[in-house]
Amino acid sequence: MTYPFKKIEAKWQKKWERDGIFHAREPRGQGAKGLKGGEKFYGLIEFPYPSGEGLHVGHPRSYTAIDIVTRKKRMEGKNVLYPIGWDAFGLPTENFAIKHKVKPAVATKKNVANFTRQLKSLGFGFDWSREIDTTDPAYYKWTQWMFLKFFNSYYDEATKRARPLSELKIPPKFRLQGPKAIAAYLDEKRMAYKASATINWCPSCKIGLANEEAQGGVCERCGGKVEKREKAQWMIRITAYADRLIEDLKTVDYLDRIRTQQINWIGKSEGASVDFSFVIQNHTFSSLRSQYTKRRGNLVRQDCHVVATPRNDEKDSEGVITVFTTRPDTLFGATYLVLSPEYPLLDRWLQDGVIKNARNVQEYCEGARKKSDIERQENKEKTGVVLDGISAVNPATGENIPVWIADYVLSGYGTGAIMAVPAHDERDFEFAKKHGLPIAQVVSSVIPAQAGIQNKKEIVCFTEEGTATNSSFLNGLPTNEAKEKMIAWLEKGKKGKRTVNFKLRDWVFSRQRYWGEPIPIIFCDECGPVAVAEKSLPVKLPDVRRYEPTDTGESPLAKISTWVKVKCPTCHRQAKRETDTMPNWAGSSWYFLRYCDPHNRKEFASAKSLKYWMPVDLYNGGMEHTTLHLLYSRFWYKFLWDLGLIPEECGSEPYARRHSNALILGEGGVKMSKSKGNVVNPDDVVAVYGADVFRLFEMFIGPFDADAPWDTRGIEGVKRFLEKVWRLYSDVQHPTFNVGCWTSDIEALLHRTIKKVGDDIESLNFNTAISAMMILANAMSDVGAGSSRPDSVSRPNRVNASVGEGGRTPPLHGRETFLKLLAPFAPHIAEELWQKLGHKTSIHVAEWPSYDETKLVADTFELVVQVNGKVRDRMTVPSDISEKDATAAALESPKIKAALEGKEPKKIIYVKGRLVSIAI
RNA sequence: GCCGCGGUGGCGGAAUUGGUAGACGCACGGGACUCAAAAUCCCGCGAUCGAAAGGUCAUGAGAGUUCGAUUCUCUCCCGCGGCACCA
Repeated sequence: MTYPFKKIEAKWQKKWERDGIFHAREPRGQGAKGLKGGEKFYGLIEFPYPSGEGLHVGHPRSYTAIDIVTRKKRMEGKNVLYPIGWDAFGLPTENFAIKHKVKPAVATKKNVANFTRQLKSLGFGFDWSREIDTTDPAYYKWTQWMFLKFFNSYYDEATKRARPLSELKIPPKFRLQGPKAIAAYLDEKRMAYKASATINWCPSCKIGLANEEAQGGVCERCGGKVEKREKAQWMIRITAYADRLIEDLKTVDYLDRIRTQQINWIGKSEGASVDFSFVIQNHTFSSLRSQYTKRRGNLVRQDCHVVATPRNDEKDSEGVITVFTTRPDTLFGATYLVLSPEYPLLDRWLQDGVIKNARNVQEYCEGARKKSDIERQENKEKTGVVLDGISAVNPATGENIPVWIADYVLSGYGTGAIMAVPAHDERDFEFAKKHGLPIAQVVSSVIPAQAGIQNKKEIVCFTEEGTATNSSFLNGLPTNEAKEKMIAWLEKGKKGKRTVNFKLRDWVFSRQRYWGEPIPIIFCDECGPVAVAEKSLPVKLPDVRRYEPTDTGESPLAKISTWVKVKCPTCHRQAKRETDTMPNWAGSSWYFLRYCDPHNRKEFASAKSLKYWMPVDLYNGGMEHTTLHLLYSRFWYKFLWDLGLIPEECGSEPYARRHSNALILGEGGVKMSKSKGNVVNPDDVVAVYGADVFRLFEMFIGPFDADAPWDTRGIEGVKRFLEKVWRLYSDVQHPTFNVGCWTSDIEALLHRTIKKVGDDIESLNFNTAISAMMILANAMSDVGAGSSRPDSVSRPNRVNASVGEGGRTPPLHGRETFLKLLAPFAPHIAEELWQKLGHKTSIHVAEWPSYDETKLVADTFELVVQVNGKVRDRMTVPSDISEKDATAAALESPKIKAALEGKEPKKIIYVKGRLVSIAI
């Protein structure tokens, strides 16, 4: 018998929508029918990008999960907000529009309609009255408004908060220099600023990509190779928040691996910057080499005499090369420096002709510049070239050391220069071996007296195969202490200072594309970049004939001269609009705020609604967003919060709890993709099995945070489960609905299932929750069936067919309770059966069942008896058996007696409710 | 290379966090019902020895702690994901 899901599902979806049972109540909470406390619960899923391909079976995994959680919260009396919207700006739609010759706005509308139909067919309890769309001018007006906040703010290092630019004190020297100098000073400080940046350039998309978007050296969108290119870009100063983005992770409940990923992405490293004085002199690299002799094919110093007094004040000193190192304690082993090919001083040296092998150096730099960052990083060969004519002085040993350039040193991180310690760094070691550079292991060091550390023996210099271990370098001190001593010494002698570096870079915020929010800036020859007046927002996207970016890489908007030409808001002279647009991460960085108050025309959201709804109680999405989107939106939120645009009491983090789900793979465990032809369309599944089966299967398929392969046969299992439930409830005469037929065993099972399902929903273990419901359903259908299912209730006893003791029959309505447990998972069938039982209101606003602690335990349990750790007997005993009785019973068992072989037990261990373990 | 996660039947996966390994489901085998099929119901289903009772071996490999280890510790192997000449 197949239950008529087609009829049922459409019917209830319509009814729920008409009754608005999934609408979140306004903050006041008055008149909220059926609400117990009015306590809120904000469940959030990553709003989808409405692509032309429609919904993928991966989408509903997240949506169903949070749907289940929010439905339970609603039944518990919470005022639930579970909103939905569209993250619709961006390249896929633009590329689709170009290909199919439709306007992006039209394509988006169509895609949204399709997604809406699909999502509604799955019966999610979204509050559709709060639907938002990032491409709606009423929405992106506020995205632009926020951009202007970035533009008009600076980061106040003293208070560690962003503040309005109007509060920035301008140093007198700039004021004296006049308005231009003041403007320049302000531009330096802005949170959104324009800078010429080495960007990742995708030649096929004709678009600049953030580093984060160009992972693997290929364009995230088109898969093409990424090149390097200089371009003036809008940047947002996310780096100002690096520390707080790490620190505040302590205040939120994120999965450990998400937290770790965030921290690693930001990449804080503490160390020191060290100044190496460099010397322009006649000795060449070969003359430096002559200090060393060859041993075992490596160049080593044989007699290592340490000079305690650094020589950077000597007369041949020409200047300073600053390096950053996380291991200042290895400074004694620094035997050469390596500069990036972009190192600023290089050009000057080449011009001055002080480099003797200038031609080699120039060639090398040109080669390196042609390569993209990615290619340079992929290059496993440690290429490099020496700067003949330049040498540097190791400030700790006073030695002259050679200076090299190599493209494995990146200009964008640290100072663009490193000190190489080949004995203690594997990359440096490889490089040194390849180029015949000296390797000095720091075993114990002579520390300059100023460091306040007693002198020990000289550095022992030698080299063996491989690098040295990370032992301590300074007089046997632990690494951290050694680092501290070294930093203290460096700072005292003004040779360097404590420095913190981050991997995180500022956010490249411009795109030279059409389908994004226009950046609301006007360029005036007189006034420079000027913000569009707030009252003129939104700056709407104009209609364009062609969406292809221009060959020059400018946005298609640049071609619309009527749109580009505007009056300067400040001086009213002729000026030009910014034609770049924002990345599609802009709109998704704050959408969860808009959900709180989506129809507000005066503010992006009222303080009152934000105070009520924020922070998000549970946010779930894909693993692929655990670095980028999560980081950007946390940053964006903190910025608004700093400015007081989000009430203080909301807290400094937008998401109280973040969870990420894994992928649904194709059959056989490979990733679903169009090219492999193994993509499963939810529509097809719903047509054959219905939404409830689909939802249940997506949750039963495996642990929520583990990849799971789609399995068309596996889906039959959950289908059978629902059909069994349907059959059971169709038979009102079934003994399970006769209170007298319930034993205390099945009653205990009912209570255990209530607990299990509730707990599992909270911890997002949906697969085991469903398994528990299956067990209960099996037991219920077995009631009165005589013999069946020995294992379904409590091991080892089957549901005892005998009637429970008089008066102890369940006061709880098992049939109602089961449906309530099922309701969040399979809402349609649960509602249908609920109403068949005679209920007039929806099961989804019925009260979530509670369990009785005292009934969680069955009357008896199976006592396991082990001898030397091996199970030798099992016996059914009363639940409240005493240790003494249990042990006695165990020792009396013939099987145990046999296993003991007449020996005396050395030790008897009793685990309450479980086992007796006898050691002989 | 670094970081993170994982490795349990033919398959997806359970295991109360140190206490009966394999719940639940799929697949498979046998049976009942049926003229037959489907559906449903019942029984079986890690390997191995055994007619059976029962025994032995089993959670990637190897050691260790323990009365007892899938769970804790160490070493190693393999897979997946993320990041990367980040100094």
